[in-house]
Amino acid sequence: MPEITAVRGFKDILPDQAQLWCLAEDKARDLARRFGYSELRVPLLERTELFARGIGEATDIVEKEMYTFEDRSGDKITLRPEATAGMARAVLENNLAQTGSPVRLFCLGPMFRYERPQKGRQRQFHQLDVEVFGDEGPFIDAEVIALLCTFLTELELPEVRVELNSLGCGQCRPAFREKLTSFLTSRRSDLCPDCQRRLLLNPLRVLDCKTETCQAVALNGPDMAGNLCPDCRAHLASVTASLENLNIPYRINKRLVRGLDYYTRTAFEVHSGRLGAQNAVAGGGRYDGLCRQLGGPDLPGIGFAVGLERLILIMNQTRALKPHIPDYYVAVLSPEALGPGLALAHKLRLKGLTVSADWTAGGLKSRLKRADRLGAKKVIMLGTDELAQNMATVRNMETKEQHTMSLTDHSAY
RNA sequence: GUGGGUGUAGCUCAGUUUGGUUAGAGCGCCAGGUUGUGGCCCUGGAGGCCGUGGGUUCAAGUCCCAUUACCCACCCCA
Repeated sequence: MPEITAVRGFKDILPDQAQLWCLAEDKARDLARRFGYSELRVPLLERTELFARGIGEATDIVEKEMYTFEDRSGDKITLRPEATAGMARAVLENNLAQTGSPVRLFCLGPMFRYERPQKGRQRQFHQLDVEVFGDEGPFIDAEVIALLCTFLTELELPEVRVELNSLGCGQCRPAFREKLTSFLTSRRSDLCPDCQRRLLLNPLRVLDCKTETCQAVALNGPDMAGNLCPDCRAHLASVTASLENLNIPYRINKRLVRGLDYYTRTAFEVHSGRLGAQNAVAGGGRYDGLCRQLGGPDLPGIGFAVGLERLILIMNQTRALKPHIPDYYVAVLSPEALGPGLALAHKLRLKGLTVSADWTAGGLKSRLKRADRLGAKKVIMLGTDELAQNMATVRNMETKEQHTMSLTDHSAY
C-alpha cells in the first residue's frame, strides 16, 4: 500500500469496470435522445441553503450526511448529495419551464454523502437523474417510469421489481399523517426504538420499518391509499392504467414512502434481488412542492435517480467483460528497433487500426505469449537478429503464416 | 454513530486453534528447456517491515492491548 490512499468511501473505477460504466452511460444517452430528454449539467457545489430547503431540514441527508463547508469568502456551500434540487434551481434560474410548457431533462454525475460505506453505498457515488418540470398530469409519470424500465430492460438487468405508491398531496397528506400519528402513538409501546423516534420526525417512515412488530402494527393502521383525496386517487389510477397499457409490470406497495420531504403523489422504487442490503437500484417520484419550497413558482415536477454503482454491481453478475481485441501487437526484441517500432505502431494507429505494443525489454517467447493473451490478430516483431534493421516479421496468429515486411514500404499495410 | 468479520508475495489465499530452524501454494512476472518462434508440459529465478504501534516471552505471522484500513450488517438511501 502506498502512503497516500484514496479517501474513505471514494473509489477508483478501474479499467475493466469502466467498460460497464460506458455501456450504462451510453444507454442513458441513447434513451434520453429517443424519449426527447436533454442533458442539463448542474454544478457539484451549491449553496447549502438549496439542499436544506429543498430536501428538508429534518432528513438524515441534511442533518448529518452533507459535505458542507465555508469557502474562502465565508459562504456556506455543499457538495451535492442528490441532483434534483440543483436541477430545479437551474430550471427556475434559467426559466426553462412553466406549467403547461414542460422541459424534459437528464443529468449524469457524482453525488456525495458522508455515510458509512458498505456494499452498494459509497461516499461518492453516481446517479443518472431524469427530471421533468412543468407537467402535472399522470401521463408524464407513466412516461418517466417507462423510460426507467426501458433503461433497465435494455441493459438486461434481471430480477428487478417496480414498486409504486401515492404519497398524497398538500390536501390529503397532512390529514393522513395526523391520523397515522395518533394511531401509532396509541401503539407506541409495540414499536421498535427507532420507530418511536421516527414517530416524531417522520411518522410515514414507520410504515416501511423492517422489524416484524412494527410491520404488524402498520398493517392494522391506516394506509395512504385509503386516505387519498379524489384528485390524488384519480391521478394514481391513471398512472397505473397507463403502465398497464404500456405492458410495464409493477406492484403497488402501500408501505412505500420516500426519505426526502419534497415528494408528493406518485412515488416509485426499483429493487433488485441481486444486491445486498442496499437493494434499491432506482427511486423517484413526483415533487410538486419543491419549486415553491425553493422560492419559485408552483412548478410541478417528477423524476427519478438510478444508482449507477448498484446498477453496475448487477451488470457484473450477468455480463462477461470482453477485452478489446487489438488488430496488431507490436514488440521489439532489441533496443535499436525501438525507434522504427514506435514509428510503425504510430503509422498503423493513424490508419485507424488498434495496436497494442510493448516497448519494454523481453524475450520472444514472453512477447508471443502476451500477444496471445491479448488475442491480437497479427503480431509484428522487430529487431530479430537475422533481419535487417528496417524489416519486421509479421505473423498471423490464426493461420500461423508469417512474412517479413519493410518498415518503409507503405503498401505493405 | 452502533455491531460483526478480515488485513501474510502483483492477485487469490494457506499457515494463527496448541508460540519454536531460513514464512508457503496457485495464478501472474522473468529466464531457460520442449514445441513448427506462442497457448500445453518441464526446470530455475525475482518478488514479503506477515496493516501499524506497544506488551508478554529465551523466542511472536501465531498470545494480549491499542490503533488504522477495508468488507458486511444496523441506520439511511440511489
